[in-house]
Amino acid sequence: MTNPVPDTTDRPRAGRRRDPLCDEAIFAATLALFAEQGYSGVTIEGVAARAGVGKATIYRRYPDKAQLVVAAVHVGACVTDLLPDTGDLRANLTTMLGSLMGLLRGNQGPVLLAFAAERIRYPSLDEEFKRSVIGAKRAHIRHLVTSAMERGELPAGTDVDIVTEAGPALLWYHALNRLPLTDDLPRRIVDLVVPPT
Amino acid sequence: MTNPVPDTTDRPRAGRRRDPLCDEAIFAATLALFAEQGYSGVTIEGVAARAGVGKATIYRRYPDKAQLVVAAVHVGACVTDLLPDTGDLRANLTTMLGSLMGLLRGNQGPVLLAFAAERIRYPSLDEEFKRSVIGAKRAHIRHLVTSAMERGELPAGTDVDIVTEAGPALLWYHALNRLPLTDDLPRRIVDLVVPPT
Amino acid sequence: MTNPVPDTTDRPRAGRRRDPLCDEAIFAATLALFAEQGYSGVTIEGVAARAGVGKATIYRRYPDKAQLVVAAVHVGACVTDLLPDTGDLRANLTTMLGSLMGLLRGNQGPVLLAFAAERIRYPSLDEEFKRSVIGAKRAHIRHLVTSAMERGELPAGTDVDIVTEAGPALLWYHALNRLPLTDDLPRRIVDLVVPPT
Amino acid sequence: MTNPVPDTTDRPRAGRRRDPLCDEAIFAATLALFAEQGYSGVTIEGVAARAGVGKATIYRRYPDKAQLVVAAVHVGACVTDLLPDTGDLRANLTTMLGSLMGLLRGNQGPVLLAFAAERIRYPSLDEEFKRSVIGAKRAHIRHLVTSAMERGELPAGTDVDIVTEAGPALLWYHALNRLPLTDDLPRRIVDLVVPPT
DNA sequence: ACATAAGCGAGACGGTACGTCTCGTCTTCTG
DNA sequence: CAGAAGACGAGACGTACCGTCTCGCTTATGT
Repeated sequence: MTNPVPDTTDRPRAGRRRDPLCDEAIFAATLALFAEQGYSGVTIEGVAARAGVGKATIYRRYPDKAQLVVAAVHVGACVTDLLPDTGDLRANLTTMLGSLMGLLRGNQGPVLLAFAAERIRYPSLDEEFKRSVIGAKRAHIRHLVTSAMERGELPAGTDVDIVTEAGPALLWYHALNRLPLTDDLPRRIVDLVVPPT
Repeated sequence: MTNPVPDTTDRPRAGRRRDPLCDEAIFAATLALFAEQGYSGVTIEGVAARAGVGKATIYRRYPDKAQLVVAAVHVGACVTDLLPDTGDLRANLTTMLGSLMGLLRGNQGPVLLAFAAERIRYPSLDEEFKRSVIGAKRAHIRHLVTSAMERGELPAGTDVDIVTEAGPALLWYHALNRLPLTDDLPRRIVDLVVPPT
Repeated sequence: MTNPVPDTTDRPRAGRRRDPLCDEAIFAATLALFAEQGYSGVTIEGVAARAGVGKATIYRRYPDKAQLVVAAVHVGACVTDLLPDTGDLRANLTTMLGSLMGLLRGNQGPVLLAFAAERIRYPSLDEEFKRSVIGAKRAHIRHLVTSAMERGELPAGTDVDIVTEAGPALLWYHALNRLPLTDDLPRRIVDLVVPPT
Repeated sequence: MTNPVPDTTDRPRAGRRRDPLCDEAIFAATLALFAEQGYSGVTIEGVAARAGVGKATIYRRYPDKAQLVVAAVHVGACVTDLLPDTGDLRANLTTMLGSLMGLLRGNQGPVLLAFAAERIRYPSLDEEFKRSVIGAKRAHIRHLVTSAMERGELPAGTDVDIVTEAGPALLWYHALNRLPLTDDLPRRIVDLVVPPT
């Protein structure tokens, strides 16, 4: 019953602001459950309980479970920094693959595997996976390969696509099939795609 | 694939026999729902209603929803016959990879992908996947590579594991990431792992 | 996939039968919670837990909480047997009112009161209340009054409606307003409507 | 009725004063919802929306929903002024009952019925009902009856309680059971409790 | 011929999670 | 400060499926 005329009209927002601590707690709980039990193990009620948050606080942010998981996984799967091009393709590739293998072997491993699996069923997860997990890495590797070819490190007719994808493909194949991710794996892969001089 | 819930013995049992029409109806309903609404749209009650069947008739055949879907999807995914070793590694490999790619591109493609996703969370499905989808093919490719090495088609120090896995890894990587499965893909992959003379 | 022709056509019911033990358990739990914590303390989830029953088992029987409570309460509200006309209006009336007061004072009292309240908002409950709680009693009292008037126990011009309703009206008024339902109340009411000779 | 959540002191406080328009809007919205949908249909958020008021503005005035409804209903159910004792019991009683019947038949009828129904379930409503709807009227009727007895209009041994309650009891009984509230009803009731000379 | 033993459609059962709603409290910002 | 807006933790609502369990019936042996 104060001023019935809202006047300014462009006031940014009224009411209490969303609590960033809730965002964090919700993300952390979601990621933990996702890594432990996969997509179907992520439960809104479980997330709420684990995050010490009411269900409405989650639904206020995400319209349903799928979008919550997408958002949370996005946060957890953030790509590591891309390394500079040192001018040595074998070294560059080995480092790149090593860092990807590090992700797959580390804490994020289960999250990434679950992410990679669930995206098959959920198109929105698939898109997110491509954008956040694959996208930048792939472009970077492609760039490494292309410039190496220009430098003459690779023969002229080299199939850039295949060379670019072979590394990630083999690492993911190992991870998904539970084949051992040994320390020498990146080097052995590089030996295949960029034959040692 | 036989029924996961066994008919126990192979001598004629007492009691009424399972109705093959039910198998078909369950199957058709499952695939239809899967195609229309994806994995999460497949509901045991929906399948039962659509197939005109009681829920128990489904559970008598499959222990849970995941295995029902996998079984339905799996029908066409049976491994093709292993081709004989023609003595030409490049030709052998190209044929093998071509047949795998045919599976991934065909009707069974979505089913195989779902299968590949589901196994991450269900160890028993993982086993089944390895046995029926990967197992024989992998051993066969490995055999082709090994004997080619013995024939001198490949250098002595070749990394057999990597060469064996590279083909399937690249094909699955393409399929999982929805990269185009073009007709020349098998040959391009073989060009990478077995450099043309 | 058995016989597609349902033949007999008059089979009474298909499927598993409702478990009478569930009815009882739901019933008992509802009344217990109602007694302990009042209407707003009756919770579907509480009833389910207390009865050792799934929520669906309750919702299969009652469309919502209100109707569950009413149904549970209704059980004991069945009209007592109507007493014979002894030819003494005062005695007859006193007995009738005594039996109604007994209901209002007994275990079923709270249930009857809640029933009487709920019907204000639900026309169907109102009907049911009139039929099962008021109906027969009212007709009987009216009959007692009418025949007493014919016998000359009441003056000729007596207002039958008012005399008939005064008894129940006063008892319900006492009950609804939590006035004491003392043993002599029926007699005092009768003293008002049928002045002692 | 003053505000249940006190303005603390009665000297002019610092800061903005409570807006009386809010009080009115809140009352109006509450009464409308109560009459339309009963107690459980009254929602703080619904009242706030309908009144164009923030929730806090309501909670600043009433500690919880029950007290809001009580206060609002109190306003709507305000007892009419008590009429003076004219020295004629039959006339006095007829007038009193006529005014009560007027309330039950008028705009306030549905509110009063809902009030009378809901108080069964909500003790705080019950108390308020007794205080604001029944209390004063009852005491007044009792006084009329008592002094009439002293004047000799009623026999010495008359049961004051029953005579006092019979009128309201019959009117409420008619209203709750949807029996017709005809113009001659008050007189007929008086004929029962105070036999015409 | 007739018991024995499944399989079948139907659907109730104890659960779990869904997404919604309301409660009463707590900020945040505007007037 | 009051007031509008609305986020917050809590928890019940009524719905939908899960996987299991009767129920009355049908169909096949194996005595």
